Amino acid sequence: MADIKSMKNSHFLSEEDLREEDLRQAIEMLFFAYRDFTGEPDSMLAEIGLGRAHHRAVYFVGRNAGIPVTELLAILKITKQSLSRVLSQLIAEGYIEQRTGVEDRRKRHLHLTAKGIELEHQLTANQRQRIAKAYKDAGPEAVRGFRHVLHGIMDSEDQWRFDVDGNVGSGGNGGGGPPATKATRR
Amino acid sequence: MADIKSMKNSHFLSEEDLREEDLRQAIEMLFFAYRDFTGEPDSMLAEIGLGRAHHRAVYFVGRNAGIPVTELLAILKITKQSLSRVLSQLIAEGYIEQRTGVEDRRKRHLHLTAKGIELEHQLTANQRQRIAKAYKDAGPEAVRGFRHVLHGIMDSEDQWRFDVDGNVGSGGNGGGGPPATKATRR
DNA sequence: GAAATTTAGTCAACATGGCTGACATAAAAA
DNA sequence: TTTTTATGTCAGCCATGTTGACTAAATTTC
Repeated sequence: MADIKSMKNSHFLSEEDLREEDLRQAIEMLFFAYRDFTGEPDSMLAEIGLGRAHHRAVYFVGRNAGIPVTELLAILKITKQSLSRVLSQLIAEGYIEQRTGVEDRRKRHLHLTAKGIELEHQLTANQRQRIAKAYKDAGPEAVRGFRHVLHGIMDSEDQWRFDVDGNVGSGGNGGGGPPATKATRR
Repeated sequence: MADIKSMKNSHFLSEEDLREEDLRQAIEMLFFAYRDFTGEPDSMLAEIGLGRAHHRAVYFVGRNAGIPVTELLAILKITKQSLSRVLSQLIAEGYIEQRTGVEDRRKRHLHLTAKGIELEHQLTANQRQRIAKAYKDAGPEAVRGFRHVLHGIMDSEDQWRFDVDGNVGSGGNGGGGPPATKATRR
């Protein structure tokens, strides 16, 4: 191409500009959707003195019973100190319990208590309802598109968690476990 | 090691469970996509001593040149005190300038400076690229589905900002301005 | 068996960005 | 003239991210 990246700020309306408008709308829709998606659970959490970070921990422990701390860290991508603070609270207040690993006794495997399961359910009830409504209104073809695009937006590092080419509901992780990459921590 | 997608409490696989699994996958995909979507701009901002809140302000001022503070508050849904802190910094550091309204001289209309435009462009470059890649990989039909579902996830209060039935790129707000609802503040 | 690595926890200090409450000011609207 | 609106400011609190430094236990490696 002749004009490689130089003409970025030109004024004429072209396919370029159309694309730019599309991309900005995507940015904005993500912002509005995520803002509202997290709003209601955040309010509930505030009432019991917890925050969004607690929600995340409870959610992923619920989805991955027995997950060790290191794996949870890789999902959340926060420091162990940040997670530790949140986990300590959740354990102290009886939402999560730790069980020392049998094979490797350094590992703490995390599990929701009955109280934790109840909290998780209450918190995500709103979110599940919101998604269900959106899915229903948009229809199955749109849902496939939604999943396909979201899959493309996330870092490839976590894409293996979702099966996007097959149909919705195929189990999420048909391909097996995570790739054998070492996480980079400092 | 515990395999991540263990059986949980799945006693019976029915349509109910299939739906539940779909909804949870949506929740998780939103989490991963948004986490990675905001990660790179956050890093850039950290280097110049700003945060995500500054990015949001700069972004929406860029998209709505001359927007008064109250309108920006309605978009961000944060308190004026929180926004004020962020705006003051951005003004002090020359990214944004205020112009007193001519019709209503209480209003401060916000504009990006050249410096602000440059910052906005650098910050969203990553995000636009990320979306562009995902859009291209998924195809136009998937993009329509993506937009349709995201539109359904956000509160109806802000849905008017996007035209989701028409084609992508139709200008975003064909229907006119915001509905005549009074914002509820405390 | 000794040394290195992995997993996890802890303490301290700091920044960002939400929040509330209280109060001030100027201008428009009633 | 009074009230409402738009905006700003100060002060303090909380949740959640960060770094750095250190401890401890268990596993793995040499």
